[in-house]
Amino acid sequence: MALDRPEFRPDPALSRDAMETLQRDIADAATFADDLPFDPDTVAVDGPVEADASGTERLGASSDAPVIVGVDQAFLDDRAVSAIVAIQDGAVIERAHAVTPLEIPYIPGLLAFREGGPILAAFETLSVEPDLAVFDGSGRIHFRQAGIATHVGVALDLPSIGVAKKLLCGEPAEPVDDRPAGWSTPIEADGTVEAPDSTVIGYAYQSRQWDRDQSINPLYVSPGHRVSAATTRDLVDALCAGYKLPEPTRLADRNADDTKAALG
DNA sequence: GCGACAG
DNA sequence: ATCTTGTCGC
Repeated sequence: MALDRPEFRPDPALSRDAMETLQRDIADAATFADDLPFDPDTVAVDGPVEADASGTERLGASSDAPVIVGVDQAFLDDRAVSAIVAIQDGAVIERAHAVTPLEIPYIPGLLAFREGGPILAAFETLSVEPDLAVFDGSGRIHFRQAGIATHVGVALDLPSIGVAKKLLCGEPAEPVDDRPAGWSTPIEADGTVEAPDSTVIGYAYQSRQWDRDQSINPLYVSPGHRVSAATTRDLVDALCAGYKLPEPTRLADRNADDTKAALG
């Protein structure tokens, strides 16, 4: 897949100031409103997309339904294993991965400079054209409104959303503990975010919950590029098939783990 | 100075 | 993210 805007590539050699400046440029170039090539209301994943269940996997896009890709990574020593899994109509249509040397350590707020390059390398090996990418991490929920989902989404001019398991910054409008499945509340910009206070930068979304006793933490979802916060939440809701994480993410997660295991 | 901090 | 056994519950 083509890299449409190389000037936005997350170069790990940049100084910290240059990284932060680039993130502000990325946020300016990002669209936090719906501009999708498909109707989000038609997206639905009935049940878990099986690994390699006979008959469910076919190669290549074969309908007008949106192609949605999940992106995730695993790590092995100083190498990143970036994995992408594409689904369409509830079936896997392509898997891709790239093994790349890691240049810099993880720094909160600068994740895209560690993992963005490896992810772009994996995208370059993908033959199908995605309509939406689901990232493991934040999008607009970020100090400079340019989390990894936004950064890669803008660099590829691809609609994207971020799904994080922990909140990086911002403030939930209501307490998030012990909420029922389907519940959500806005994540608003606070003093740690470069946006007007109370700007809705994402949602805490309870994708799954136990009936009693133990409790599951919500997901923190946010727009990456070309999608609004509310639609991001609705898309994640539609993509979760009975598990805490959306199906594209679970598939990419397994692809990354399998690839890592095969490397030894 | 102190605390907080995606993967 | 990663290192890892047992264990609780449907």
